[in-house]
Amino acid sequence: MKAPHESSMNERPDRSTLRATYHHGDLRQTLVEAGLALAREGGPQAIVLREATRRAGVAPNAAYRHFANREALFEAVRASALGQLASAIEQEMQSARAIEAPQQRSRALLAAVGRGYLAFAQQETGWFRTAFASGEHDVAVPTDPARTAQMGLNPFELLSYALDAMAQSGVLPAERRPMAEFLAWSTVHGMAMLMIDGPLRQATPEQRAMLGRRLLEMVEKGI
Amino acid sequence: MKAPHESSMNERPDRSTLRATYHHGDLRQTLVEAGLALAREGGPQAIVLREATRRAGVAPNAAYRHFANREALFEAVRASALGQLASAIEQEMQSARAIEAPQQRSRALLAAVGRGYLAFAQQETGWFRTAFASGEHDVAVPTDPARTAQMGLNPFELLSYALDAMAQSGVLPAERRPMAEFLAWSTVHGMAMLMIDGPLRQATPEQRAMLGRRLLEMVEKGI
DNA sequence: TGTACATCAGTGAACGCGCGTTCACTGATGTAC
DNA sequence: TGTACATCAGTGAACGCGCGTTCACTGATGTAC
Repeated sequence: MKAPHESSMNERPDRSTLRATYHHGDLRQTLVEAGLALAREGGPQAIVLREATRRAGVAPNAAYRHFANREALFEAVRASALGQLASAIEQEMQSARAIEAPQQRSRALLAAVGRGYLAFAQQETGWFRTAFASGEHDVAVPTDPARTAQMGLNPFELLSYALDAMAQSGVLPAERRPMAEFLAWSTVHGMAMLMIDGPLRQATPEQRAMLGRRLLEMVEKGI
Repeated sequence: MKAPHESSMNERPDRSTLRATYHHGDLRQTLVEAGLALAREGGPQAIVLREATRRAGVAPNAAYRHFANREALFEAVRASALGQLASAIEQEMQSARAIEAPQQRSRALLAAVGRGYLAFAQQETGWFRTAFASGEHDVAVPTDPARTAQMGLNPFELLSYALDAMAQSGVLPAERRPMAEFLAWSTVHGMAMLMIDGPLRQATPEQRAMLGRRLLEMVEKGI
């Protein structure tokens, strides 16, 4: 009656019965997904190669057919977590995109980026932490050569997009446009951190919502 | 020719010769200082109980006379790292304290808090990370019952002090004073994170300085 | 269409590592009388 | 002032743990002829 994992719900995946073929099919992707699940629960620290292979129902060393080492798996998971954040933001931006008046529209876009960012940090803390875990690689910035075309925009690019719209509509003076993403990003990233790790952990949802609004107000006014 | 630590400069502390007495004297404090040194180089992850005892020239289990477990040592080190940050900020505030004109003075105080915070994050990254490591305990907030009188103000209290001065001098409208620390803190904390972990790692010192100034400008204007 | 064979993607067993922690101990210290 | 003894603060050895990673292997797949 010993549980192979921490969750007694999951039975140990029996290789011979659970998997039809000796070859897995798409182990690489499966491992990334397992890592993503681990990160979701436990953040970057929880991305453990052996555990990922366990969840994939595969021997530990099988991972080395697809990743050079633990770090490579980690980076793949991180990129994926960052993609999740981007999706969350994009979804939040949908309604703002429909607005006709350019000034109002661009302001709404920026606010949507901020809201999406803060909501994601609170709802998907593990992924959020993973996306920004300090490691070898940087968080995706303007033109990351590796991706560009294949996937959607990264969070940074979405923010840039909103700020460009503000500059074009005249809400943001042209001379203030350069580097503005770093000001806006700092603000919202800092509040996210205070909410998940800092003193704002104890704040009520109402307080958080209020602070989020005031913060975005401040950015709009002061950027 | 095997080095007992990673640094070949440090010889293994020989207990019988290096220490005069069998009893250490102040092992608790020594362990905290060793932990602080580890954290300074490697951040929270580097606070390893066994390594701290090694540096103190003491058996690993000796630590258990002074700390319940690794976590307790960790928290002591963290509190100390937070104290380092507070000192750095306080020092930065010194010159502002001398200013006569209340409005100018209060603005200078807030700016000093921000500058001190950002400078510390960049110069003492390991300690900064340690101070804000996610763990059981929260970063020191308004009235932490454990301390109050014994030590100086914590970073949060220093920020509050500056904002109070701004409110009293009329620079900050009274209705905007409540919760203002969280807006200011978010901003500066976020930029610190972007500088040490995020895309601003590659920024030049000049760019960083400029961004810091613009950020503080934004806070002053928009808070 | 059938077969030989290279390549691919897994397995099974084992490794060394350093960690936190526990146990039974002993030398040093300080206090009561 | 001297001594007995409880208490304190260390020692030494060992533990189990789970990790990442390496090795020699084997079953499955796909391609050339």
